[in-house]
Amino acid sequence: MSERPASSGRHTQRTGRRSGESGTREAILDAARTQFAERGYDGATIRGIAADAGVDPALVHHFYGTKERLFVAAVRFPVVPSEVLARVAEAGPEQLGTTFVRTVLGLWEASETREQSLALVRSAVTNECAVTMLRGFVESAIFRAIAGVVQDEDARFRASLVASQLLGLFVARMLLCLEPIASAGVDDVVAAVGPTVQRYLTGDVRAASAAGVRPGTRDPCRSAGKPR
Amino acid sequence: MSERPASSGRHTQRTGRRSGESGTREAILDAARTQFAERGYDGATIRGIAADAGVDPALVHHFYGTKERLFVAAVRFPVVPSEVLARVAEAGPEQLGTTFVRTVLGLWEASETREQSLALVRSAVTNECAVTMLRGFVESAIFRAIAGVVQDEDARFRASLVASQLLGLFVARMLLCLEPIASAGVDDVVAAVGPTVQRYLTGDVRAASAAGVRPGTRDPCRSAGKPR
DNA sequence: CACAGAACTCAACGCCTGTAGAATTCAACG
DNA sequence: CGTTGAATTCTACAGGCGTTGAGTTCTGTG
Repeated sequence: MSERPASSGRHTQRTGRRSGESGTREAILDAARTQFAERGYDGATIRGIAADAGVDPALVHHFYGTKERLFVAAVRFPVVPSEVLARVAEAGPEQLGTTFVRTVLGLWEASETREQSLALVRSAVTNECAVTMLRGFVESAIFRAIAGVVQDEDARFRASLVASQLLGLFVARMLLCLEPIASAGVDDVVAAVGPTVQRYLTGDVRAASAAGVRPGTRDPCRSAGKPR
Repeated sequence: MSERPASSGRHTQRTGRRSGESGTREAILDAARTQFAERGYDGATIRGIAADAGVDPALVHHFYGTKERLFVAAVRFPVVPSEVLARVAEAGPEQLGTTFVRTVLGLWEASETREQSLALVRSAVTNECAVTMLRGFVESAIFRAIAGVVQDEDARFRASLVASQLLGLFVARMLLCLEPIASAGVDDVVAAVGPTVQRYLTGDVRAASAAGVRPGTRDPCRSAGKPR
């Protein structure tokens, strides 16, 4: 019955398998990374990703199953912690902070890790599953990176302080484009923020009155609502 | 023709105006604030907001026109800058940082300002219009708050550094619930972060090699995609 | 009391979403 | 050459979205 719709001429990608290796799988993954980075999990659509990859939406579903699985496949783990750890470790104890900041800024310049980070942060703000991923990543990456150089009893607290400053830097620079820090050169940012991280890692960060950790004085923040 | 559907018994809110003052306008605004705070602009739905307010979706539209206008009405301006300014100004020059942090943490505990801040941040991450609102707010609020005490040529740079640390604190504590900083008491956070803000405001934040501002060494971050 | 307007709901439109099943084309192996 | 299976598209479903217009009930003013 193969009655071709002979009228509609231009490059009608007809149904069926293509010849040769198409690399479609990776094209979809790339498009997904970009879309998730630009719009976040909820904002990105399978149809949009498929269009970017020059492919039918159903193919995305065929390869990756659900949107959630596609997301996980696209962002994976933005950083190899051991790599960061190595660079930080070879710095002198006085250069810990500046080295840390410089390394992280470098990761945000490289396109793949930048897109993965953007996707993770943009999604985590409204998507509970992405929150878990980002939290797990920040905890393990930063905590592991500093574990070699700080064995305080306050190590976890220090790690979360570092995380808060770096997260804020990311949001201000990459998401909000808050001037002038968004356009500042790497050296300027390192000079300004490095000492902060240095102090969080090795300085005095405890209230004078309190020595130990006292958890649970705040009600934990509520979840971001039910999944939609 | 008024043939009532007499069968369906339970509390059928019948059509038409209610008696007395219903306070529906404010109920909608409250529900909107909560929904925007929990799910962000795109995640919140007019239908959901209407349901929370016990009202028909069309009424929301009747009062506020479009979703965008409802958002603007719901978040308005989370903080009166002069109020912050006053509290910061009456602190000694040595307590600038800790006072600042303590004041901001207080704002995040109060339910109304917390919800407005959450709504703004959750929305700004994927919505271009909310980005503009948040950026404008951060710039004007923080810059104005420190304008009285810092007249550096670096004042704007200092302001954006403070903003980055406070934004990061907000994200870590309120959005990601990153432990242990998410559950830490106010005093602990103030002791840890206060000195950072103090240094950003009054300390040395410039690279040794560079004196003036050198803008534009980075490509500005791209927009979050076209509005959908 | 009549009448304009505000508050309020119902039902529906058009659009977009994630997902599913069936059909078609190609590659690889026997 | 025939068969099996992967790659790819088409078509469609069911549901949610923002928004609209018409209809109903109440309030306030003259």
